[in-house]
Amino acid sequence: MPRTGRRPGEAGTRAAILAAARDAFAARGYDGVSIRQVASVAAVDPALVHHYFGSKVELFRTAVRTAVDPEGLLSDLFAGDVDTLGERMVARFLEVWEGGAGANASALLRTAVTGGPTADLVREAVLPAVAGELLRRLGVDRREASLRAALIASQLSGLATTRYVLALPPMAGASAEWVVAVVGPTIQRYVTGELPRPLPADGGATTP
Amino acid sequence: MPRTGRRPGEAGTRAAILAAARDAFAARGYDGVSIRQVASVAAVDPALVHHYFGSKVELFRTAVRTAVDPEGLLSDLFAGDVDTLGERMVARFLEVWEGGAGANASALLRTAVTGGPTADLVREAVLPAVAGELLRRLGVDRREASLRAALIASQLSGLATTRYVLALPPMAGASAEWVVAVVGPTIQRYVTGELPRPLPADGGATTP
DNA sequence: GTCTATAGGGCGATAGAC
DNA sequence: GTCTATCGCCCTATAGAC
Repeated sequence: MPRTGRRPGEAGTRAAILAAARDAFAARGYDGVSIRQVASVAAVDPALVHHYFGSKVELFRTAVRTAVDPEGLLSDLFAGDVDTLGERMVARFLEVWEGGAGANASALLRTAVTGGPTADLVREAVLPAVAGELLRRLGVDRREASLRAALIASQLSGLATTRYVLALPPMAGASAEWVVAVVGPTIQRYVTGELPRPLPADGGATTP
Repeated sequence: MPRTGRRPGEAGTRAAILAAARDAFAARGYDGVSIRQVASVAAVDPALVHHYFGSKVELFRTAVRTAVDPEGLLSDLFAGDVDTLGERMVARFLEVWEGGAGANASALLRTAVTGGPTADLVREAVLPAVAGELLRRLGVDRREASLRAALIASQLSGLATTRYVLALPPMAGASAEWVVAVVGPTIQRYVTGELPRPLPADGGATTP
């Protein structure tokens, strides 16, 4: 006998809001999305969004924080052979973007680029994580590790931008295998290849 | 004898609006900027912005369209030796971003990534231009040319994102020479290196 | 050429009834 | 737990006075 009264508890609604928010942020970035839009997609009253999440930034953070676990991904990757790290890294990167976490990652990139509330999240969380692993595995000093991490970030962020965000036909249409085969060596070079000397000074000042 | 009346003609104001708009769009992207803000920075009435430029998108287009001449830059670059194209391309890319056009380019990238009114401008204008030159100079077919152009775009867009937009310390702090030396070979590989076979099927129209 | 005034709308957030 | 009502703000764009 089906109950006919009010929708029971917060079971469905909170999750529905979160899912709608994740998709919306992924598609249009932080600024391009309003709480009212999210509520409308989730078929929910706008006030409920505030009720569950307090504010728009908090909703964004909660929506993005799901399902991306950089720590686990990285330690997994770095456990393997360093000489094949380039291809494995690209392969894993594509898996993440094409799997369930792609929407979150997309939202993060869009928002970071426009200087929204996650610009530093990349600068201060994901990049040092990569640099830290490089530091441990390669036995290089801190400066070199963070340079290599930044180079890796430059190619991978550009890959994500062209393949997923802008969806340029040739990059978006290529198979994962092909992308791994062509971009993998680039990453490998940034991981273990020779770097031009002298290395730039650490942090601080901008371009001479 | 100095005139004392009203500010004469549109001489200063229009240019002031344009400069303010360019800086603002570069710093915060299309959505992050309001006409009122631009007018305020330019010390001008908001209505004047509409008077001169009609609408916000038109202001954006006009502000960005200044000073970037892809055609000239490219034919210049491709006139040289193909085997040194990688490094020369990166060097030129950095010059453009660090010169007067950097603000425009930054605005374009920020806005393209958020799906604003220039997402296709990249897809349909700058990429085909590069692909076209590659086509002419390398004697490869249309599909291969557009693939190589997309690979180049992936590394260069990522470079711009990390160095100028996010300003990750290691990338932002490195000298132009160092960046050219380390990223140049990557681009060179995308220009003349072997590509994994079979090439992906043609994703769509990317050549002139 | 310049500015005031305003139309017309969307926004984030809150208070409080059911 | 859900929704109505609303406050107060900022926005683009236009009409029209000076």
